[in-house]
This record gives sequence, C-alpha cells and structure tokens, in this order.
Amino acid sequence: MREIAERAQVTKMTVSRALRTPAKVAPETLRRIRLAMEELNFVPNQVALSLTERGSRIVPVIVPSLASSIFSDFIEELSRSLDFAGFTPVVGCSSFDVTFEEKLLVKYLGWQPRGVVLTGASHTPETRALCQRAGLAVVQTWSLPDDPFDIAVGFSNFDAMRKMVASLRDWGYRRIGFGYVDAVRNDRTADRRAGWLAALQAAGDTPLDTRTQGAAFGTPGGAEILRGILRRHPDTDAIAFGSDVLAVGAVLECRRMGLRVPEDIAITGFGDMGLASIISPTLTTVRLPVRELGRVCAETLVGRMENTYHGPARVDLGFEIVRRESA
Amino acid sequence: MREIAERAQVTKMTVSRALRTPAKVAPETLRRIRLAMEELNFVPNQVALSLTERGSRIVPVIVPSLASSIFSDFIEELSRSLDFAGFTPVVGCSSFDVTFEEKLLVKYLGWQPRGVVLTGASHTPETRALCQRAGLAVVQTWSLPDDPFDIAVGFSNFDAMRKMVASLRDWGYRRIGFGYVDAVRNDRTADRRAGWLAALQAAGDTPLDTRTQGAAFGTPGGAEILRGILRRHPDTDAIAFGSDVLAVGAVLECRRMGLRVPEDIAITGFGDMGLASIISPTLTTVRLPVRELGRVCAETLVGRMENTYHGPARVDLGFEIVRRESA
DNA sequence: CTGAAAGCGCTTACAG
DNA sequence: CTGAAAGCGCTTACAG
Repeated sequence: MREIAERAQVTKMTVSRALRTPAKVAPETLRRIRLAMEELNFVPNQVALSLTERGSRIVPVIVPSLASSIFSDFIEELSRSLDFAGFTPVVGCSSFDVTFEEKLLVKYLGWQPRGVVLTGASHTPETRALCQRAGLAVVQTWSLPDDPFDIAVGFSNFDAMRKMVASLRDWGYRRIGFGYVDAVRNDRTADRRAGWLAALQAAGDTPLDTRTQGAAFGTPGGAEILRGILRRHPDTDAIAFGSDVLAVGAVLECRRMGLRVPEDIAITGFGDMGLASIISPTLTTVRLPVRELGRVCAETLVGRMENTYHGPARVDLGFEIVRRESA
Repeated sequence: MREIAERAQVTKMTVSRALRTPAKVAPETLRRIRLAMEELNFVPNQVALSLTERGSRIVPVIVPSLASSIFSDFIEELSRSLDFAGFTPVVGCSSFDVTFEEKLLVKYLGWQPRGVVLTGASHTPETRALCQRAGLAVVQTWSLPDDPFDIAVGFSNFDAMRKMVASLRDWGYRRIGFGYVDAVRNDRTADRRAGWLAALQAAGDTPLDTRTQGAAFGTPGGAEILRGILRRHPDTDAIAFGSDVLAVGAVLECRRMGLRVPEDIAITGFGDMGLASIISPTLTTVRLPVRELGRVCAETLVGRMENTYHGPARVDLGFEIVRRESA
C-alpha cells in the first residue's frame, strides 16, 4: 500500500480512502491511485484489515461430513453466497463428533471471525459458551432447535420423517424399520427417529426398538443396517433411512441379496441427492431445499454480522416427500 | 494476552515466550502463565500473529469439485494433516474453471498464505505469475506436469488411462470409447484422452475421435455420454470413463436402457470411489491413492513452507487397475 | 479533499 | 530469565 501511495503521490491514508470511501477522494487522485493499483497488482492485506477492524471476514462453517453430494451442494451454495458478500468461508468437518466440533471452533476462533455456521442443534456446552463469549453471530442449520444459539435456518427433521413413515403406511407398508447414522448427540438423527416413532404410534402400531439400527456414514453402512434389521426382523417390509447415502447402500445390497425393491422390501432415503433419481429403482425420499438452505444461511449470517437482520430466530425452509420407485 | 500478562504478573513479552519458547521461561513463571491462560480460555490471535510473521498459516486448497467422494476423501486427509501441522486449510472450488481458479487465488492471497495446493497442471499464466510473485510454496496435485510451478505430487493420468484401455483390449474389447468431464484446459482429461489414444494406436487400432464425448461432471453426465457415443457408434463395446461418477451414471443408464454390463457394453471408471465396489455390477476402475495423496501433499507443502523439504520436484504415487464385474 | 498520529495483538531484536 | 522499543499493514478519529 505504501508503494501504491508513493507511485500515486499521496499518503497511504488516501489510498485507504480510495478503497473504502472513493466518493471522498478527488476524481483525479482516484484515477492515479487506481492506475497504480493495477500496475502493481495490489491485493489488500486481509490480515492487517482484520486486525484494525477487530474481527476478520473469515466465516467458519462446520459440517459433519463432506462425503455426500447433499452436503457438498449445500457448501457450494453457502460458499458462493458468503464469497459474494466479501467473506471467506472456511469449511471444517466434524465427522459427526460434537467434541471435535468444539476443538475446530476453538481453532477457528483464533482467526477472529464475527460469525459462524454450525450444523444441527446439539453441541457441547463449551461450544455454546465459546460462541457467546466471542459475541459471534451464529447460524445453526439443518435442524430447527427450540432455543437456537442465535438464529436457526433449517427444516423439521421430526416432521419430515414422521411424514415419510406416515406415507409408507398409506402406501400399505406395515412393519417399518428405521436406519440411521451412528453418532453421539446427533439431534437430527434423534428427531428423525422420534418422527418414525410418532408416525407409527399415531397409526396404532407398537414400534419395535429392535427394528432400528445405526451404522457409520457411507454406502456400506446402509448395507450393514439392512442386514442387521432383516436378521432380527425378517418380516420387515420397509426401512426408512435417515440418509440417502445409507438408502442407496441398502438398495444395492438388496440387489446383491436377491431382494426385490419395493416388492420384497421398500426403501426410502432422506435428502434427495443426485444419485437418488438415477439409481434403479429410483429412490423415494425426502427432498431438502439444499441450495436454498445454503443461500439463506449465508444471507442470514451476513445480516446478523452487519446488524441488518431483523427476521425470526427460526427460519423453516420445509421439505417435500418425493415418491419414486423404491416405495 | 495483556490480560494473561497482568494476571500472571509479567509482561506480554514473557507470555509470548511461554507460548513460543517455553524453555526460556522460569518454571514457576511458566506455571503462573499457563494457569492464567486456562482460566481465561486464551486463544492466541492468529490474525496478529500472521501480521508480525509476515505470512499466515492459512493454506488455500483449490479443487475442481467437492461433489465426489474421491475429492472429499482427499480433502479430508489433506485437511487433517495440515491441521495437525498447525495450518488452517481453506478449500475453494473452481468448478473446473481455471479463470475462476485464478480469481479465487487472488482473493486468498489477501490472507498472506505461504503455500497453496492446486489441482492439476493447467492454470492461467497469471496464476503462475501470482504464485511466483508472492513467493508461494506450491504443490500441484492429481497430475504430474513436466515443469511444475514448484512441487507436483500426483500420478500419471496418461499411463493410468493407457493401461486401462490396454487392459480392455486384453479382455477382448475392440471398439472402445472415451467419456470425460467437459472443461477448458483440463490437463488431467487431456492426458487421459491421450492415454486412450496411445493404447489404441499401440494395438494397431485407428481411434475414432467421434467415439469420445464429454459432459458436465455428475452422474447425469455419464448417462448423457453413454447415449451420445452409442448414437454415433452403436457398435461400441466398451467405454472408458475419466471419472467414476460418470461411469456410475453410465452403468445406471445401461440398466434403464436394458443393456447388460459388461455383456452388451463394458464400462470402466477412474478413481475407485466407495460406490464403485458397491454398485451392481461392481465397477472396474483405476484406483487412485487418494488418502495418501492428501497426506503427502500436506507433508510436502509444509516441508516447502518451512524449508525442510529436499525431495524431488515430482512425486509419483502411482495407481492400480482394479478389475471387477463391469468389464 | 488530504494528512499525521495512534492503535489493533502479536513478535523480533536488542538490553539488561 | 525478563523487559522496553519498534514494527507488521491497515484503519479510525481527529486536524487542517
């Protein structure tokens, strides 16, 4: 910046103004400064800026996993929007572990962010305290907690799974299992499971807890869940999965086992990732407003950081049941 | 830090030393400082640190896409290793566009990184100039350019595809197509195509350029490529895809079209993502050392940034042809 | 419309 | 083993 100033024959103060408040700089001076900037390929030092402004434009985004097109679409849209608003998203992966999430947050706090995006509603108490102490704008997403840290932008995991299971009953399935991603303190899974339970109870069924099973996130996990439930309950006629990735694994495992989907067993997913409508049979699933979620999260967080957000503390973006061939 | 200093009754200089060179601080003083740090939940300000050190511990990583488990595994491992070494990876997605990659790099340069990870060998001339001017340590990965910017950690896309196509010939296939991801100046695709060409020429075949086709990255792209090639050349008996994602899309499209794989047409992928061994038929593909690539990229870059790397400018991590059911 | 001074939170380099 | 001074590249707040 000093170089620019010398070249344009002004002080660096004026260069600074040319960047922030060009209206307050004489047109001729501005021209000289801009020319110098071009010639020297000037890129303002964000580090120094962050120090003077007592807060950086880095925005930590912590997600449980990257290995699902649904999260990558979400992150892509979120990043694009944050980027557009002049922020630098830094994506961290907690691997579905709230303790690790806390560690990541502590690390990111060293970069003096003014806002952060967190997935889900369950976090360690320290995570909450950390956010508060740092005076952070927080957007929790992918869920709709009753008492968000700050703002929640998501959808109801409970309602979505309840509606899916109720639909399965409407379509004639009677012995419906639930397959989920193993993780301690995962509110999204807990809510979906509660939705499964509620739908069956509402229908007068007595849900067997042994008809649910978890596994590590990934397609092999889906196969494992399928085998586990069928071993305990060979009469199961449908499994509602808490994730498309698991459901795809299960569909493929069915083929390997010689089970017809949906004739022998119906399979449903959660998320509506690209593969869901391409796999055979195509997957009945819950469509999530993934890209909209990314965009709204970004806009809301930016609004909070700049004190221009005056919307509600909970923003419900809804979901949609998509019936295809697998159920 | 001032608070810590007051609480421990020393100057912030001593606090700084307690952090960087604890051996030079009296044990009793150190104890007091550490206690104060715990009580105040001290997180050092990375922004200030970056300013004094004239370079931050942020490491931009630019990849073409996040929407493939192969890239997410790579990023996960790379991030973990960089994290472990005290750096903060910032992942940016270029969408297979070298001009956008350059824009991202300019933006990241504002954060004063000392090193960067770039995917592939083709970049804009400005990207190269930018890296040089900033004196950046650069690791180019996923490819092995003859003249890397700095260090390349990857594998030979040419050899991998040549070997896959040669294998297809060995297995009896004779009219072999090539399916790729559309992108301008994508050296990995160009190398793979050249490998396809070389393998067919070596076998005395005259490769038809009309037997290749590109599409946008994604499973639907694979279906599109399959249809395109079969429309032009109904006699095609195998298609070697430049990506597992495309190959999976093609396999699923075959099922929809009533084509048997590999009896009617063989399909091969590139990458060996998780789904490749789960889909039915399981996918014959090129296994890439994805996690090792992530780890070695991180170690090499860290070594370069700290001037402790004395290895070669090109690190070849190899590949492996994995034959499964689809060919 | 432009500039001189002080400060953001840390470290390097020098004294003691 | 500990401290006082100066500086990293920028901005805010005040003068002119």
